[in-house]
Amino acid sequence: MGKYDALKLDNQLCFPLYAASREIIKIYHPYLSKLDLTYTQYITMMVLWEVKKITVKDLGKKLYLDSGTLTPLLKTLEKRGFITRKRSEKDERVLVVEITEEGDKFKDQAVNIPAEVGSCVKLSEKDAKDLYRILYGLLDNSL
Amino acid sequence: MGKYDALKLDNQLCFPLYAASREIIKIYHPYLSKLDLTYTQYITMMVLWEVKKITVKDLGKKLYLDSGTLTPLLKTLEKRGFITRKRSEKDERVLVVEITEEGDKFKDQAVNIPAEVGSCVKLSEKDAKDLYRILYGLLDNSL
DNA sequence: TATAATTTAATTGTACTCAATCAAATACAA
DNA sequence: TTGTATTTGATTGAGTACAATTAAATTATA
Repeated sequence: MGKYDALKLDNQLCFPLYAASREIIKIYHPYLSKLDLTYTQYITMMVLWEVKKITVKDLGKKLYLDSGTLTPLLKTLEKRGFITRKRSEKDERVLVVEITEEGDKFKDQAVNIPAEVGSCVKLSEKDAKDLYRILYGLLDNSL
Repeated sequence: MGKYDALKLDNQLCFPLYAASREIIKIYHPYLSKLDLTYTQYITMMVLWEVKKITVKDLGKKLYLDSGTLTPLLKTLEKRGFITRKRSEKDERVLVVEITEEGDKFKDQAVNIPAEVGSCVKLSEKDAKDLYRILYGLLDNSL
């Protein structure tokens, strides 16, 4: 065990996480670009398809993203007519994002993406489950 | 099982990968900013500390990054005196990156980072091993 | 109540990330 | 050899990411 072995790329756990994350997002690209969505926009829509209405703060908590990323992204989705952005009447600091009828209907365009991408990613049932459990374990430990 | 269940964030495998990757990189931030390195610069240096000399193409293969990311990053490291960039004499298309004496010595500043970050990431020995194996399984399957 | 502290988004600046394109060098084929 | 295809890195443009700062609104405190 050399003094610098811990600095070898092969001994890192974060690096394959970082690389695999980006590589899988690349698999999404052809499917998402047909819908003119980026991956970040896609997961944002995914939250909104489910909850319909959410504050920027709570959206950021769900996606692990801050307003520096979300503000311009949400403005793009707003221009496209998929969402509305309105200040809360109860608390003017809070911005509430809500999906529009059009944004909700757009879900039908995306419904097959998980299956199409899933079929590209070779992973056994067990490994997929373990991976899911380990990653959420990390995230829940308030990484 | 609803028609749109596959589109729920909680049913995605890519999302926790993407989120955990970024969250762990955030743990590196305070340690790396002391050295005035970004995470991407850090893993680049890691490769060079090990191999000393490599082409941009091979570096990109190791890091799963392309020249659009690497070119400006390598120019930054060059300005800092950590590396040199020279065209190969045998093939002028090829750019060879080599670590300098100064860049190599800088390794001593970074040697404790893996241990410091590692102690922040709560993960059992077994989960760490499984995670490593699964992620490299994905990457090797030429994701 | 006045003021201090906190919360929330937005903004700013730096640095990726990558698809797409380009240009130069090299390899290959007719 | 000459034209064609491939390889390689650089460039460009759009879109994140995120730390740090700002500003407005609200809450807590003296």
